Amino acid sequence: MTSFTEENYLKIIYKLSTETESEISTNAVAELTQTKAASVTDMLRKLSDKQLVSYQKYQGVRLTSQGQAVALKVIRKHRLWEVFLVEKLGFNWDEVHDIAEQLEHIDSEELVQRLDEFLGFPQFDPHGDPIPDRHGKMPEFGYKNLSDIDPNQAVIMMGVAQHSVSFLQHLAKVGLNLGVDICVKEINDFDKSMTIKIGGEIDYFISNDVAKNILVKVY
Amino acid sequence: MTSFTEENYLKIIYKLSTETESEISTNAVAELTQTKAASVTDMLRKLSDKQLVSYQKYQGVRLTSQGQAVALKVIRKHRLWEVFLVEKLGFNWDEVHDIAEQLEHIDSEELVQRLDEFLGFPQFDPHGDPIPDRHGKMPEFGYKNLSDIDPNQAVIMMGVAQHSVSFLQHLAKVGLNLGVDICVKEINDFDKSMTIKIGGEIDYFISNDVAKNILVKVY
DNA sequence: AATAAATTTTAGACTAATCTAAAAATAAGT
DNA sequence: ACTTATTTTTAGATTAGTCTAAAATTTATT
Repeated sequence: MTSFTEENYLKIIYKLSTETESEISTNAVAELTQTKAASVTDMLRKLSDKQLVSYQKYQGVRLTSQGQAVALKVIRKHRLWEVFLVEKLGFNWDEVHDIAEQLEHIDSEELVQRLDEFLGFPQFDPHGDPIPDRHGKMPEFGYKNLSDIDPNQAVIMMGVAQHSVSFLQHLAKVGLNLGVDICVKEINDFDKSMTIKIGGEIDYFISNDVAKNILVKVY
Repeated sequence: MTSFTEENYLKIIYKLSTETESEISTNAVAELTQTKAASVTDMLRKLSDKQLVSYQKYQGVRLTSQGQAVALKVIRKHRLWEVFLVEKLGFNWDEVHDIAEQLEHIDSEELVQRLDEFLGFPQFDPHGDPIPDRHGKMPEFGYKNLSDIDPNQAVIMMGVAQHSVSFLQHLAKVGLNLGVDICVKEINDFDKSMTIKIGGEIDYFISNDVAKNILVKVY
């Protein structure tokens, strides 16, 4: 059995793994778990004993396939519950993270299966993140970062790569919601900031920091 | 803040309080929490410090109004989630207890409110137990135990007073489901066992132990 | 009312998850 | 390559919840 806490560590190590090829550092984990490096070291040894991570002192950590399977189950639950909260209970997509953070640890295979079915087997959560199926397989999708789109290319916004409340609220204020049409007008060479047209309406100026975190589909 | 564990103790003390007027004993709590008496003593002191129970050494325990409020919130969540699992996800009523036992500790007032609304503000859970409203008030209902019904009286089954899987499965086997018509044919004087007709069909013999745990409405 | 039985509490110990402070190892900067 | 800085690990302590075994209290029985 994996505890609530162990699941959180695995989830976070998984998240960090998707952002880098190399080993995950103790400090990186400590930052995301909101704990101290010393606590992380202890937990890594424990997870290593349970064969959920491979870990060598001072050399960082990686998920084993077993550990990844656990992480993906937690992520699956998190994202399915987010769909439920938004689609069925009418929450906004920037309100659901903390609640899903709790619900993701509810332990019942049967529940997850039925919830998935009840929601119509969604492929993506309200933030556009892919939902692994019950075998841990992510749906295929060819989304790009808005920052990689060429000028005069028209795209549809399909997701975000960052989930902080402040970022999501910023998007809402500007009118950048899932599904909107975006057309890149101009890219500034020196800082990669861009001017975009949203839904054929007005021109907006957005920084590269923002553009990097917006996922779009070319059509 | 009340922890997962504290909430379980409060819920159990509440349950015991509804079954007796007097103080609740340490042993009674230990049995239901699946812990030892020594552990209960520790927890009672802790809950007492937090003003959630009134407790005097060796004299048993009672909920304070604060403690009762917490217990009722947990029970409200438990029963709402049970409705969700049965009505929306299609679980049987004898499968939902363990899952609801986990879901009842999810912490979000907003979530409970929206769930309640999504379910159409149900007054009773799938076992016929009343669901407290957001202020902790139980819906009024005048159900009686089947064991208190006179011969030749026709009633409708509205709930059960016991939730063990074996009991619920026994009921299912006999055909005693929520909503069925029951008519008491005969009561045996010496052991209070009774013969009943279910849905106008066949005569069944049931013990007083079973009859005591079936809630019915006279019409 | 005195003693036996049952219940409850205390004392001391254990596990999981965390912390701080100090030591060890690795990485970086001249 | 040597010293400094950063990162990571160890050592020892803390908190919540639990346990066992022994002591204290209450309840029951003769």
